[in-house]
Amino acid sequence: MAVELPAKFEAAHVESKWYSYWQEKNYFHSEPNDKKPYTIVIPPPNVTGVLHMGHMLNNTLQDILIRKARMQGYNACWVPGTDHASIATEAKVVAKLKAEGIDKKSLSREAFLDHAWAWTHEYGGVILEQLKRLGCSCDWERTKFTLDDNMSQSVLKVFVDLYEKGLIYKGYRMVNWDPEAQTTLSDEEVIYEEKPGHLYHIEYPVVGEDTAVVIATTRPETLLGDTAVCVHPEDERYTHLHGKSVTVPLTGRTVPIITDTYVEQEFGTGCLKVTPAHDLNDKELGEKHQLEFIDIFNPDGTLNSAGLHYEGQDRFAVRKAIGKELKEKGFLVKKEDYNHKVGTSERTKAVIEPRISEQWFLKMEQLAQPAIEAVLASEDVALLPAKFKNTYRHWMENIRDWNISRQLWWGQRIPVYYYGKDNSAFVVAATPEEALEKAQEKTQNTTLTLADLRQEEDVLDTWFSSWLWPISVFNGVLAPENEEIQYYYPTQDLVTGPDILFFWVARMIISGYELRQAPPFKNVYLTGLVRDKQGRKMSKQLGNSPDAVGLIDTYGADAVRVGLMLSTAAGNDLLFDESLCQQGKNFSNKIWNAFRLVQGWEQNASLTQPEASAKAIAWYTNAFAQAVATINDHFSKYRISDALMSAYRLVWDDFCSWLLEIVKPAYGKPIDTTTYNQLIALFENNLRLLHPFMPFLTEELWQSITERSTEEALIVSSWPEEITVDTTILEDFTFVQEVIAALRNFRTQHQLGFKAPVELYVTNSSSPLPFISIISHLGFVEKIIHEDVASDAQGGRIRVGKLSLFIPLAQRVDVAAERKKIEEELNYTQGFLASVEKKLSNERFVANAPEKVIALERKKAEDAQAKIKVLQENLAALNGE
RNA sequence: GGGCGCGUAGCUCAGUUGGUUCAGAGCACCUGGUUUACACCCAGGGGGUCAGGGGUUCGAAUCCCUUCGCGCCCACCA
Repeated sequence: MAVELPAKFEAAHVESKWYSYWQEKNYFHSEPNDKKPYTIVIPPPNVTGVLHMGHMLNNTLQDILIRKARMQGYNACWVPGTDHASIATEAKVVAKLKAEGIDKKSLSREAFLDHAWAWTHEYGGVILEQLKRLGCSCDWERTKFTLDDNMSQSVLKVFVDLYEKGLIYKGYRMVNWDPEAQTTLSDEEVIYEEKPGHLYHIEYPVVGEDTAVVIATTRPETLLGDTAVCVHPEDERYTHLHGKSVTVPLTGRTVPIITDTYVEQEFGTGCLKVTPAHDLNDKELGEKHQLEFIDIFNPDGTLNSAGLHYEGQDRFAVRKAIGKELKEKGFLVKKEDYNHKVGTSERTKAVIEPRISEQWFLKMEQLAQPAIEAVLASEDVALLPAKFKNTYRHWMENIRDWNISRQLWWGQRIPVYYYGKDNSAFVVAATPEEALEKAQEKTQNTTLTLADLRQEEDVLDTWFSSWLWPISVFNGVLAPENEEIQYYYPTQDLVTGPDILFFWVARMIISGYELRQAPPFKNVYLTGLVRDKQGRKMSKQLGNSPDAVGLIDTYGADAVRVGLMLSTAAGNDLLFDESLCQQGKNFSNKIWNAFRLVQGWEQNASLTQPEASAKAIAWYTNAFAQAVATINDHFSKYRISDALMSAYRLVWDDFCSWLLEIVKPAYGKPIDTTTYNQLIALFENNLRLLHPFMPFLTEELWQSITERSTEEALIVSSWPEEITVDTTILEDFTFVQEVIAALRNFRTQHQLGFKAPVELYVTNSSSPLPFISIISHLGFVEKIIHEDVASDAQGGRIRVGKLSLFIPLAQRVDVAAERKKIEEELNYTQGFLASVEKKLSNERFVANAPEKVIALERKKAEDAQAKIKVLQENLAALNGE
């Protein structure tokens, strides 16, 4: 064998080699069969996005889960895909066109969509290629895009079905209107900034009286849209005005004085102007009190005909002018400086104008019930960590109807078809042809043609396609009985960020119960955010986000995966530092070199196996079994970081530092074949355990050990079985480790040299030590003698547990220093014993504590007494008694 | 303003229902070591009033109250 391996692990070459191999051999692909399925659907990244740290984190987690499941014999299926991300993508396309001098408004819908598709084809899927670099074992034959025909048809069908169930309606809603881009923005795209402004106090004359009420506002121009004035019902200052009316200054309009507890008596004057068309709270008041809605703005932010003589002027110019006019006409009581938060557009920076607009909604309250039940009561869906259940409950119990329409072009166009003069008559159908049929039926007019139908201009919210993702990727909407959906659904685990718990996760649970009467997944692993070393969110603006692919280039995919996994508990933010990747790389190198060491040994079949080697292998077999149990337990709790750390310590400490050091033959000498083969088998087990975390390195080494057939590749080998652990052997070995450590310390102290042979006297026990051969071999102990030594013998004493050991030395030890050390230890142990005895003599302790605990305390006392005895003997010997 | 969570070694975090010698791990740090797999390494070592205070208990990092500091989500006040 002895193929010369490079001294360092060459990640780049190995990664591309094995990734292609895995793909060629089709290991990632899944078809329904008679094995149990284990399914994950990827949270689809934006189709034009590029890989960032957050993606690397959650996709590494998914790959670890899916690879482990595959090795455990499940039919593992990880469905990849991308999301059309209507707002983000459309914004990018608009920006690109603008850079080319093309205004979106000058394009037809079809022409714009051509540009958008061209953009998507150019940049789309880059991120999927980047996931391959990370080692993600997705079933690429199943790659989906939320705008694929099939996916879109699923979306339209669901829309039609929900409409027919009476769950979708057209309503009015206050939207964030960007007057510059002339589009609505989602709440996430609005940035609130504290800005200086003014608080205007304005008099509204009371009709039929010689008095006036004073209201306070930061936006005086909106008084043109006022349709009421509101006071608190219990505000005694205004009781006499209940039921009366006021005149809105400048407009001459008479509006009622209404009462509502919404008004804060302490704020401003305690009297509120109500502009239902331009303020969210006022809108709710307006609906509650059935007020008139007067929209005073044009889409570009200028005033419309409701703006009287200000028609056509910009809102901010009007604000100034109206302030002046109010002052001149005596309505302005005062104007004070006032800082308030103003919403601005993330993209255009324009000040957002709240505006009433016609939108499509999905009724949520009833739909949400099974999803609340699933997470909070039955736990059919587990959130990890569980603390998110509270957040989930809070949101779900206060759920609002979902605004599913967007004033965009990039997305599924809403399948509503209007006919007739205005938009009051419409039908809902998945295709124009079906719409026509429905319209003809509805109107009893068979002369209607496709040309008489006008499809709704708006598209659906992107989440309205993502919420079907776990179902639609298996075509479960269009063909609910198909084999795939029945086999793969519900999926197992979902790995995503808590920021989209409501947008996406909750809605998938809702759609799962609505469409399939079953949850879409059993567990939701919520990752944290990836932050930089200083705890700041990684962002483009700060430039503190490392280049994800660059990291893979520098450290290797396995190292980056390990780095990310080393300190990431579910739900905890990850403070990322490149040194974590360095640690991952060091670990890769350690494993690599351990293998180089073993495979470099020459074998000799005629040699008998040294006892130390046989014992050490027996010990490691048990240590490994225990680690497997621990790691499985961590996995069952989704403590991936802990699982990796257990494997890390097993391989680095137990395998490399202990086992290999024990079995290592003298330099240049061969190793017996028995030990060699056993070692290789153990090493293979290590590789199995590490594979989900470090797929490339482990496959490379696995295949270097011997030639493997297609079925024998590590990726499809088996996860180690749990076997019963012999705890005695583990305890005995721990004792050995303590003896060796004590010996090493002794050598350092007395400058004996690391390997100088010594004799070891066990002075207070005649029972044989466990693992003598290992102590001798690794401790360079020539012989172990069970007998006491003369008090004036030259040498030093050490203590391990209850044992007192003596090592002869050529020269006398430093008696004073030795005595001091022993006395200190004696002092501490006596104090400790006293505290334990105090506890044991406490009647209430003995009466109340469980037997197990009392027994342990007794053992503590015994051990301490034994130790004190040893110390006293050592001290006596030192004093020459 | 409403809700949730956090504070343990220099850093990042474990610490299951209160009970082993329970105060831990990894990294970082310090000391010593390299012709012998790996300096991307080996052998040792130091380091914490478990945020502060009070309480319950035989016993508290763990349960309760309180103060301080931090984070997140929701609603944002004319």
